[in-house]
Formats: sequence, C-alpha cells, structure tokens
Amino acid sequence: MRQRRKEARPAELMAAALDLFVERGFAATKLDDVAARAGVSKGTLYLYFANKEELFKAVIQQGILPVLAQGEEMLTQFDGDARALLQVMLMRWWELVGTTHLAGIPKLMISEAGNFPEVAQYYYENVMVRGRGLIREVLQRGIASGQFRAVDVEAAIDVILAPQMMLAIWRYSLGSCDCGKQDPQTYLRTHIDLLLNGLMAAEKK
Amino acid sequence: MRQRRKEARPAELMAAALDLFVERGFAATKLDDVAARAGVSKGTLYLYFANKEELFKAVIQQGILPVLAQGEEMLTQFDGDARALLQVMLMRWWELVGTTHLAGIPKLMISEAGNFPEVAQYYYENVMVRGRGLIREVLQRGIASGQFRAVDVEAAIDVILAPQMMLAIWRYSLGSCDCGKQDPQTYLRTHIDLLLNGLMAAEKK
Amino acid sequence: MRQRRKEARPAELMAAALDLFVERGFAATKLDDVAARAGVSKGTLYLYFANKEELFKAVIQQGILPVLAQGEEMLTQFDGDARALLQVMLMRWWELVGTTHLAGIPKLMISEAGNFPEVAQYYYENVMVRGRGLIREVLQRGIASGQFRAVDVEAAIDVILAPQMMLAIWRYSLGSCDCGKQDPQTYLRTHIDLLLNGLMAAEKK
Amino acid sequence: MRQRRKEARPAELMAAALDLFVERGFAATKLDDVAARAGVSKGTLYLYFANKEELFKAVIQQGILPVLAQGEEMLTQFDGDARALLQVMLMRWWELVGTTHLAGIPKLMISEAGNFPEVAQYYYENVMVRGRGLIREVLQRGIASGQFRAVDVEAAIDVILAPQMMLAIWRYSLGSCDCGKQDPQTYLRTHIDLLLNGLMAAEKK
DNA sequence: TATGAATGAGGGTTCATTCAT
DNA sequence: TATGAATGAACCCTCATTCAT
Repeated sequence: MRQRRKEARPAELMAAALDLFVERGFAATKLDDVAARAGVSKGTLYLYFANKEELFKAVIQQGILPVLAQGEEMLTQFDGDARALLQVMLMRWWELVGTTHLAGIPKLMISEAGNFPEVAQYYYENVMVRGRGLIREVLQRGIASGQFRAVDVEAAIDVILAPQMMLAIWRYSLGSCDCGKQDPQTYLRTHIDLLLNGLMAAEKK
Repeated sequence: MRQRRKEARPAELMAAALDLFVERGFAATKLDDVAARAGVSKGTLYLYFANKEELFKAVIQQGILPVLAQGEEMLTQFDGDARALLQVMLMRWWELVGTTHLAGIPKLMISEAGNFPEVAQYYYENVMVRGRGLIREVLQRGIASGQFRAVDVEAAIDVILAPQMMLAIWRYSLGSCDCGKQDPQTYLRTHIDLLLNGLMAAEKK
Repeated sequence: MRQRRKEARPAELMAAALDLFVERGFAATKLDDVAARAGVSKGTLYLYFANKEELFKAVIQQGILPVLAQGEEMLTQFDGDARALLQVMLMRWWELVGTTHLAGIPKLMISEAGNFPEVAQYYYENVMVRGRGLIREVLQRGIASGQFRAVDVEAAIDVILAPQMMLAIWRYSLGSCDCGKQDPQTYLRTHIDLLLNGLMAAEKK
Repeated sequence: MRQRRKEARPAELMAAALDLFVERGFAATKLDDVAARAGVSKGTLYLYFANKEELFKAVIQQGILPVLAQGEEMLTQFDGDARALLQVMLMRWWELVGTTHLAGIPKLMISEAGNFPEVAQYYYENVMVRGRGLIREVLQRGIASGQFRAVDVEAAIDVILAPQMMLAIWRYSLGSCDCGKQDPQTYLRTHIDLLLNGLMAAEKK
C-alpha cells in the first residue's frame, strides 16, 4: 500500500503544482499550498523533487508528453481530405487538451517564459515545433491537392494556432473573472468556419 | 526643474514597473529593481504609490488609456468599406500598440488575472469590451452591406482578436527564447488575408 | 551471523559517527550520512540510540574507555626511572591513541564542550583527570628522586600535555589543509627532548 | 547619528558572531541569535554580509588582522637577548590576544577547518605561518648566539606554540565546565621556565 | 530487526514596507 | 521631496525523528 502510494506521488504532486502554478504563477505559488493540495506535508515534496524549479520543469515536461503522441498519431491514421482533417484536428485538440488541466500549460509557459528561458526553449522545441508540424502537414496536403490556396504556410500555421491557444489561455486568465464569455464550441466552430472559407481555393467559384 | 521632475516621476516609475512586470511577472518583480530602473531610491516609490499592488493597478490603468481613444476615433473617421476598415484597424493596432511597450500589457494581464480579479475585471470592461466593440461595429457594417457573410458576430470577434493578441503576447514570452520566429508584417498580412477571405460573402462567385 | 551482526552494529555505528563528528562537528553531521557510512538505513540508528545526542555521548564514552586502562597499567608495570618513564608514556600515547581514529576525540570534545557541558564534564573527569594523574605521578617520582627540578607540578602537567593534544588536534583540523606539516615522530622527539632538558635538575651541572 | 551607526555595524555584528561561533560552532549558531546579540533584527545582517558563510569568513579575517602587526613589530623593536625576547613574546601574546575575545579564534578555526578548507588555508598562511616566523627568528638568534642548543627548529616552533594555543583553546572549551583550572599566569610561567631550561645550551655548565 | 517514506519544526534568506535623516 | 538603513513576516529548504510495512 505504501509502495503503491509512492509510485503515484510524483503524479499527484505535479497535478497539484500544475493547478497552482497555472492559477497563481510560479513565484506566487507556495510549496506549502502545493503540498497541502496533494495531501502531503511540505517535506514530502522534497523526496520527489529537488526544489521548486525542478518541480516546475517536471510539471511542464510531464504535462506535455501525453499530448504530443496523440496528435501525431491522428495525422497518420486519418485518411479524409485536408479540409476534414484540419477540422478534426482543431476540434479534437480541444477535447483532448482544452477540457483538461493540461490546457493551463500554455498560459503557464507564456507567463514564465521570461523567468525560465531553458524551459521555454524546451517547450518550444518539443511542443510548438511538433504542433506546428502537424498543421504544416495538413496545409501542405491541402495546397498540394488544390483544396487550399497557396498561402504563406509558416505564417498561416501561427495564425491558425492563435485562436486555439487563446481559447485555452482564456480559461485560466480573464475567463475566471466575470467576463461574458462565449461557448467554446461556438467559438471553435466559428474559427473553423472562417478558416476553411479563408483557405478555400478560388476555383470553387 | 525639480517641479518638472516631480510631475514626471509617476510616469517614469510606471514605465519602469511595466517593463519589469511584463518581463518577470508581478510576484517576481522586486521594487528595488523598479526603483533602480527608474533611477530613484526604493523609498521614493512609496511617495507616489501606496504599495506594490497600487503600482500594479496604476501601470495597467495608465497603460491602457492612450490605446482606448485612438481606436474609437479611427472607427468614426474612417469611411471606406468594411473590408478596408477591418484591414486598417488590425494593421494600425499593431503600429500603435504592438510596437510599443504597451504590447506587454496583454501578456501581463493574462498572467496576473488570477491574482488580481478586480484588475482583470477592470481591464476586461475598459479594454476588451471596447476593443470588441470596435470589431463588432465593423463586422456588422460588413454584414449589413452584404460584403461579409452572416457569421456569429460575437464568436468571430474573439477569433479575429486572437491572432492579434498572440502576436503581442509572443513578443514578451516565447519570443524571447531562441524560437525561429516570423516577421510580424507577414503574420499580419496572412491573418488579414485569411480573415477577409473567410468573411467574404459567397455571392462573390 | 545475523546475531553477530546485531551485536556489532552499535560499534559500527559509533565508529561511523565518530569519523563524521570529528570531521564536521556535531551539528553539521547528518544522521543520514552516519547511517550511510555504517551501511544501514537511517531508521536503524534509532534502534540502537535514542537520538542524535545519545549517539554523541556514546561515541565519546565508548571512545575513551580503551584508552584509560592502558595508560594506568603502563604506570604500574614500568620500573625504570622517571625520565625514561615519561619518555615512554608520551611516545606510547601517540602509538596507542594518536595513530587511531580515537585521536579525533580531543578535537571533537574541544569543539563541542560548549554545547554539551555534561559530556565535557564527564570527559574531563574520566579522561583529563586520569591522564593528568599519570603525568603527576611521574613528575612526583622524578622530583622525589632528585631527577627533576621542583617545578609547579599542576601547571607542568598541562604544559606537558599541550603538545600531545595539539598533535592529535592538528591531524583533524588544519592538518587536513595544505599546511606544510612536520613528521609526528620528529615533533614528539623534540617535545620530549626539550621537556626532559627543561625538567632536568640543575645539579647535573 | 545614523551614519555613525552604519559604520560601526559590521564590527558590532562580527563581534557578536565571533562570540557565538566560538561558543557554539558555526552550524549551531543561529543568525537570529547573532542579530539579537548585536541588537539588530535578522534582516540587518544581510545588509552587511551576503550570507552566513561570508559572515564567518569576515569574522576570521578581520579578527586576526590586528594581531599580526603587533607581533611582528615587537620582534623588530626588541633588543634584548633571545631568552628575554622569547619570554616577552610568549607573555605578551597572552596579554594581547589571550585575554580578549580574539583568543576564541584558534578554537573556532580548529573546529571548523574541515568545513571551510579555504578559510583554514587562509588562516594557516596569514596567521600560523607568520606566527611561526616570529618564533623561528628568536630560536635562530638564540642558536646563533650560543644561548640555545641546536634543536630542530621547525619542530620546536610547534612544540613551543602548542601550550600557548591550548591555553587559549581551553578557555573556550573545557575551561567553561567545572574543571579545576589553573591560573594562566602560573601556567605561562611554568611553560616559559621549562622551555628556557630545555633550550639552554649545555655549555653553561 | 530493518527499512525508508513521511512529517514538521526550525533556520537561512528575501523583500515589501517603514521611518529617521 | 528623497534617501536608504532597518525591520520582520513569509517562504524555501533541511533534517532529526517517527512509524507503517
């Protein structure tokens, strides 16, 4: 029983830490609170993480791992056309990430990038680059097949990802204040609608 | 001259504070550093701001004031069609805000919204609501004139603003690490290109 | 074998503790390290010693026991004159104590006397007093027989013991830094040479 | 008034720290206590010393400076014979050092040498080497003039210094427990008596 | 008997805030 | 008005001690 607990501890601690880091930021998060939220004493944290900074790194690195595989797998398995694929990817990302606690990581990363350049670098290389790769692949397929216009692919990737990012970020920032906020589904549908229309090749006329 | 200095002090202090708050976040910013950057001693800060939190509020409130007027003025003065107006607005926003230090405020606000709900509320009501109003106005004009499709206006507003926000945010977060980043102009042009195409009424065929 | 181990444990633990206490001092020594050096887990320490302080006391008390008997035995068995006896005692002390780990105890005791007055008291009464007794006996014999001058015996005892103590102390303090240090044998020989000459009765002229 | 205080602070803090470091050792000394003894709050310590270790180094380095000059000056100014000079030096050292708080530094250095090898090195080179130089000079003078026997000078230096060191050490270690202790003057006189007799050239017969 | 995960009081250090100058 | 020395509450981290296994 003790053994089972020991193995689960790091994940429990990282989950608690993620919540608080996202909510308050790194500097404003007290390890006391992290420990309390995970139901352990302060000292226990140090059995699993060398210090606050290492905990932070672990939270980021562990948090993004599950997301990476799924996205790339989706790309290889899907065999519809580029329009449908792009639509599915944007929708599923929200289901897989946006509705979980992991959605807080982008906000956290944005907030703390300046204080942890190496972690930001790591995040960029392991998440952003791969995420952008997924979108790039779809855009290139669509352009190659004539479905999409020949837009500037690299710029378009960022433009496409921006509303997805903002949706996740919003939830953990201004979304928590009393700001009349929309339904994520409507937001996503509108994003995809505008995007697909925007990408549509002129020949459709 | 002393008098002149005295009147300039608050602005100098807020400018210094804005830079550091944006770079490091509220909690990780030391008042010592703010004072040093403004070229005064730590105690002087307290002659102008009751405490760190009041300084933060002042930074936000002063920072957004200049932006507000300009945008709304643009709307009333412009008499081209909706397409052109939307394009001009998105481009000019970057010129007026994106290239100055004020562009850091969105990032700062996102990072600290959870710790300062009242400030977030204030920011939402005085910046977001008004900014959204500008976009809404343009969209409604375009839809009314038949230039734009009848999209979900409220959702579209957020989708349209997202890439603009991300452009500003990026500069103060991951943009400072070694991430192969694009040119803002290309990014904006692509955003506007996709957007206008996406909004374009089907009847153009 | 398990039984044998169990009986050897306290001694092993005390040996490990002595080394570390001498090297780092009581407060700076971690029980983790003591346990690791003895090849057991931290908890095991508490099966044999109630707490860190008791371990310290045991280390001192056990450490000095073997030294006590030997010295006094030497005194009774030796039947040469006072000069030879004094010489033998000082040399043998170094052989029996100075070259073993026990030589660290004087340094440890000096360092921690202020923090453990009762232990210091115990050490004084059981080691210093008896050690001084040995020297006193020799001096008195020598003075009675006319070999030695009639020096102030109590003061002379301390003066005689000082170089012996310093030789042991040095090994565990400054001796471990890069300080050009002499050979203990030469040091001892010079000490004894000076001492015997210094004690020599004037009549020898 | 504030200014005057500011300049006196470091010395006050080091004096307080020296007392406690000598009494309890480095690790067992709380900065709270140091501050309290100096009559300031804990934070004030950090206005003058970067951390506990730097405070320690400052205590050692500042503590020994005054002693160095005096000893060497004495040597050059004295013009009696070697016997008298040696006697005066040993006596005066006690007056200048032994009766002040500085006498605790040898004990402190011995206790902490293992934990601060660089400080130990510094102490050896700046105190021990110079102190030994003083004694060496006197011995060589005495041997050259025929007053002293041709003893092993380097070994003799350490033998001669040992009782002096022990006198100082004792005061801050076992001397504080209930150990029947002698009068320093008698101790010193006996030391010098034995020593000068021990060094005396045989030819005087 | 032995382990090592867990605890929590305690100490070093930081920094927002105050106030005498 | 401006300074910067001083304060002390708060936080990170350590480590002696406990206890379930």
